[in-house]
Amino acid sequence: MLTIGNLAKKTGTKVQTIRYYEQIELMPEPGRTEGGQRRYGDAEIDRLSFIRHSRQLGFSLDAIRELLDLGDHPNRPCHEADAIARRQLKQVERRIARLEALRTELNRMVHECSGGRTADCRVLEVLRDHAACLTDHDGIGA
Amino acid sequence: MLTIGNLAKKTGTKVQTIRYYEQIELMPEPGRTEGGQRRYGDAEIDRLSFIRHSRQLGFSLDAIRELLDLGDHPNRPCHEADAIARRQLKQVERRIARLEALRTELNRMVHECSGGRTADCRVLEVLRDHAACLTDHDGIGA
DNA sequence: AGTTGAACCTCTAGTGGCTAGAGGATGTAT
DNA sequence: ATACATCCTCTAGCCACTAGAGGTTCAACT
Repeated sequence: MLTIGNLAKKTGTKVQTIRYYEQIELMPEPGRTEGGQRRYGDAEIDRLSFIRHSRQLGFSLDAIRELLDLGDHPNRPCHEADAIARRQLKQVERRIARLEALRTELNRMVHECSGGRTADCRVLEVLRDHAACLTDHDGIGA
Repeated sequence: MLTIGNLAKKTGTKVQTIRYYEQIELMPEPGRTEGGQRRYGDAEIDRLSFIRHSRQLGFSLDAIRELLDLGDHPNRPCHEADAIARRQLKQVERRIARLEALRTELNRMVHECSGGRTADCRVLEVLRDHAACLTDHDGIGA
């Protein structure tokens, strides 16, 4: 039986985050000691590891909820899990493409910086320059 | 003189976002009509464009505040602006590296999915499998 | 058995960067 | 004069945590 702190260490999670997951019902309410402290078993380690690993792969908590639910029904067809993963992959690919465009622009900016006064600064100039603007208006999240 | 709605259209910003920028003092308080509606001039278009463009390049609002401040002092040396841009470039590069690792894992996951029952699903298996876990605990933001 | 002190508890509020909606006032075109 | 799109303020919500106040419990050591 693990304390919340030890569960946190084992899974690379913060203690508060575990309590937060309990609050939003992503983790179940664990058993408690007489004094009211949480105690965890192996099932909880597995579940939390699954959650953390999924988070590291960029899945949203909602997607993880779905995936956990699928895992609880071993006889259902798995194309839903596959679809969730494919959606995630698409999102990651879009983010990469976006960031690569940013990298190109930022690279140009810093390489053209003359090191003079701010009045002549390429960095500020590029930022100011409307014409050099990326043409879409999706923001950085996309 | 532009209404807030027209400024929004011109710069690809939402109306609420402009008011939010005013609230956090990133945009100055504009003039008002008799009736209390905001009216904007060219200086505001430029400033907001600068902000939006910087956001698209992934700069935080705090970084943008610094950049705007630098732009207001044309005789100062520009290495600060350069440093901010370089920091941003580093961050973008780190994010790209991270996302590329995710892409690899997700790709493996979806390509190994057999299309059978969830009990045999590679997607869920990989997520469950502790050993296959990315070894660092930085989360997706890093 | 008593004492220390780290780790636990609940609760509230804050982060970034917006976004949404209620409920009402204004501006402009007809 | 009237319609109605747009504007106003204010509050609350989103995601996924994170931080801190103020108090309690547990385990180890004397």
